[in-house]
Amino acid sequence: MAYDYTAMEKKWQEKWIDEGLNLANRDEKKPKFMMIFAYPGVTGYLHVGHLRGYTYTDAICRYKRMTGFNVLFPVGTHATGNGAISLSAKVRNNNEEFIDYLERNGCTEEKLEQLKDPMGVVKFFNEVYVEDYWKRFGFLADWRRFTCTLFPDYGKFIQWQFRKLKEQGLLIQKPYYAPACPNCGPVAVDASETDISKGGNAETQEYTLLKFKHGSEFLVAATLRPETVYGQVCFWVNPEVEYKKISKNGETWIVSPQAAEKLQLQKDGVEVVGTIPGKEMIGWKCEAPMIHREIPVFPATFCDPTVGTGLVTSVPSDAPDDWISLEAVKKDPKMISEYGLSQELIDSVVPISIITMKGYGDFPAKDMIDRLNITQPGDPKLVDAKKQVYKDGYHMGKMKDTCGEFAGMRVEEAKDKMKQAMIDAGEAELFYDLTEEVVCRCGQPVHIRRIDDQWFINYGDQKLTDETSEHCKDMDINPPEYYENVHGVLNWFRERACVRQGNWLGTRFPFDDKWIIEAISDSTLYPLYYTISLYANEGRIKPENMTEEFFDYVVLDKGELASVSKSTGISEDLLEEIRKDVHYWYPLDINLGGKEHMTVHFPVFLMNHRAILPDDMQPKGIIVNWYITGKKNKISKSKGGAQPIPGAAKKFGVDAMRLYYAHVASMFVDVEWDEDIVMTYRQRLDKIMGTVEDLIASESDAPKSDIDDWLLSRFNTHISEIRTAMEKYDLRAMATVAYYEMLNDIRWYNRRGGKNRETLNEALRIWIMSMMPITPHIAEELWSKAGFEGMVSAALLPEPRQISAAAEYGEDLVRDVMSDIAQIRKVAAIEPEQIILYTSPSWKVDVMKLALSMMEEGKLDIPSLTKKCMADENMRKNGKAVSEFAKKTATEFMRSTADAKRPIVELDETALLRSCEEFLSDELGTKVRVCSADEPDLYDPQKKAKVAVPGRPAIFIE
RNA sequence: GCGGGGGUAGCCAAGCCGGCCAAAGGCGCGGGACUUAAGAUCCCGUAUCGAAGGAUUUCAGGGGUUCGAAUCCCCUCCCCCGCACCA
Repeated sequence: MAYDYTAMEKKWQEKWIDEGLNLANRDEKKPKFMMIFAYPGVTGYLHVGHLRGYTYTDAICRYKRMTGFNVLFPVGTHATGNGAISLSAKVRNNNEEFIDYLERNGCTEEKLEQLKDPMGVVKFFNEVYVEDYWKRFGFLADWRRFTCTLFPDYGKFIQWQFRKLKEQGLLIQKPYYAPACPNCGPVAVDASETDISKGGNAETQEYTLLKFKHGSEFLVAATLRPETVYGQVCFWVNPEVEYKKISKNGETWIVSPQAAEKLQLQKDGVEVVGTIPGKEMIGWKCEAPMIHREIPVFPATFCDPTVGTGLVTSVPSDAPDDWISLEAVKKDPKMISEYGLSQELIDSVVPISIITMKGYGDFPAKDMIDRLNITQPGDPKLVDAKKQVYKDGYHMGKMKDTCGEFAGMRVEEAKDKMKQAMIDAGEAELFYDLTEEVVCRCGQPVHIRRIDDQWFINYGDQKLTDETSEHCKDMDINPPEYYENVHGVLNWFRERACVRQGNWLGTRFPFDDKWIIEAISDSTLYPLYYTISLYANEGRIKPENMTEEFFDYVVLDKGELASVSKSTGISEDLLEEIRKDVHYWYPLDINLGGKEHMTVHFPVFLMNHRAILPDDMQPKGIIVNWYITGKKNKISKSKGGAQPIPGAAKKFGVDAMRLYYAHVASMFVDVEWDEDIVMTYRQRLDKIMGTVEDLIASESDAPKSDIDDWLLSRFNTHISEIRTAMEKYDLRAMATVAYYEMLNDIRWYNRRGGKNRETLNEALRIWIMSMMPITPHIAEELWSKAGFEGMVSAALLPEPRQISAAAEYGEDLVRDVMSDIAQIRKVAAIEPEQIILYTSPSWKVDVMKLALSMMEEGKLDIPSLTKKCMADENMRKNGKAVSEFAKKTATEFMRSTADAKRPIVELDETALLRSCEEFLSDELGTKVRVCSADEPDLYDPQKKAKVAVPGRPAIFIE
């Protein structure tokens, strides 16, 4: 049967909204629960993988609602940055690929006009996220509270937050090196190339400038590997470049013209004072820093004047370029004579081995050259060679004995130490440069410029780190691994630049208008703002009312109501209402986010809370969810994974997708998106729909019997399993119960002839409720079909009751007997005429009863049990058999619990199995008779009856 | 290298705070029922051996702790992720 899930979804979503089920209003009489998912950045359309975490949030919130909590589930979006600017630029420029992408996802022609404006982009995607994703998936979020980081009221909140950080002394200013255009100031260098026309992939690199003394001047080389100075054997100068002499702090430096310009942006008082042709320097000897040895200057054309300083110190042991160039020089007599060098001098230059690393010999550079089969300077493979040697050296290398006091250190450590030592000695300085050419939109080259007054949030603050770390111990953080590691992450966090200039959307920095607060920093304390956004969205407060006093009062209880009311222009009543809301909903119970947040968002979320809010407002839980990935880490377009979310919702049904997310794996593993798997979940729901509908439609009724006790007991057991699972937010375990075990139980009930209306009604009520958190639409549909009152989304899950271990045990016994019989038939290959089941002789039950009571008193052991049995006159008649059985029983019982064993002795097996004779005969297609081993004149040709024990009837097949 | 996470039956994936684990559940596969409309539904089976419900060998590999280990400890191998402006 094909169900029209789309229609069903729409119908119920509208009803929920009509009934206001999603609205969260303060209700002091009810416990509250507040949960968010980390809001998404407005970067375009989302794909099916993103819905995973969002779905968890809705399911958990629905469950909490069903267990009596007043739930606040707010949503928002993050639009800070230049994403929207760049998207709108693409539309304005008629970027074909991008517009195609928009249209594929359902964007209409008219909307394109709106998208030409950055804020239009934000507005557009805000709508897409809310309407096409979250509402479409049936989320019961309080839409009234929706906020976006670019809303003016949100900005007020962020400005307040920064004022509080400053009060705490957590905002610090220090120099920072950032890409900037001489005309336009700081620019954003990123792949979207909003500010720039070239070089979006460039990154900023820190070079160490090494000063090589030559007379009263310094040749200045730039290196990425200051730890290799002990391997310096010569120095490279490009003979074709006209170098500049610059004066700096009274010294004279020689660098390339390009470097001279860049240095002026980063160093004070740099002036060009002259020039010197590169070839003039060939043959010089200069004194290398750190090692204080004189090394010769050789010619090399690979010295690019645009990279670093255009001068290079040569460490052939670990730099492939150096190795190959040195080889080349040695074999080039023409060059030697041209520059007036001597073969002797050149031959005296030999590489020095300085770093030992696994997989390499004394000279890693040479090994790599050989491995990649590089034979001469200029080979493009040298780029890879360099990268690989650097990377391996950095991570795996250790300094050799040739490295003075740094011998034995890991490269990672030595690098910083050696760099610092040279800086302290005045032999080195730092310098920043971009990895590739970057050109501003205005056409000017972009270089790294020192910004003296950059603001940082000092996450390195020890007190804050310690306090946050301490608080994390009291939090419910999932998965447990993250609970453990979060301390390490907090510790590792240092200062973070929190504002930037240039073409960005975001909130102005309250202490200096030229700055805009950057993207991570304006998204740390924001869950709190959802408790206030309601009032701003409804127009009851305006951004201009939202002053520092306002937030101080409603959040921190600071200030006098009357004076705050006066200064903010908000009525006292309203201020009180907001203040109470804030304190009712906060702290946040759970912040759920994808694993990418573990090292970025969660730590700053925690630290900002700790820094600004009092103890009783600290967050209580974090859940990290892993990803839905595509094959080869990309959701494949051809398989439809990248199809628009609304399309997937239509194809599979929202509930099937929700169930897929919830059940396909635990939250803490990556899952590969696979449509076929989603389809199996859809089929599972079809099956459940059909089963429930059949039950509802069925006219038949029957009096209650044992099987009814069983079903009700099972379902109540399931309620408690669900509660236990959800304590740990284990949606997967919960789903296994609700969508698999409960269906199986219903089937078994049917199979066993159960038909009682009342039982079925109660079972259905529990079952449908159990499905509500994950598949709310079909649950709602079935709830209404079953004629239950109200909506299941508003129903309360009952506490478990009527659990009957005996009833559950009894059915297990029936199933065990059936499977035993099947097995015997298979192995023995018998075509049976009849099957006789002999239940245990009663004396064995008596032994077990004795054992049980002894166990309950905590006095069970083999000799005591045997003794006690022998005290019974009837039992003594069976002498040996009794003592053997007592031994077995005692051993077995001692390994278990009284509760587990009690049903075995309490169940009247003979009566139960007799009542199943007909059922078993039908199921097995053979006449089944049940006898008690105690019966006189027992028909027992193979003497099977005597092996029967409680819980294990003997089986005779003939 | 440092830090983190893993390796479970054909596949995915539970379990992993020691026994009730030959190991949930799903998928796939085999057989049967229905019956021939179905990406349908329902039963049974799916490590190996077994003419009686059992036995044996399994949870990357090796060793150990224990009456008892997929679960705890040690070693080895392999896979994945992050590494602080970082090559």
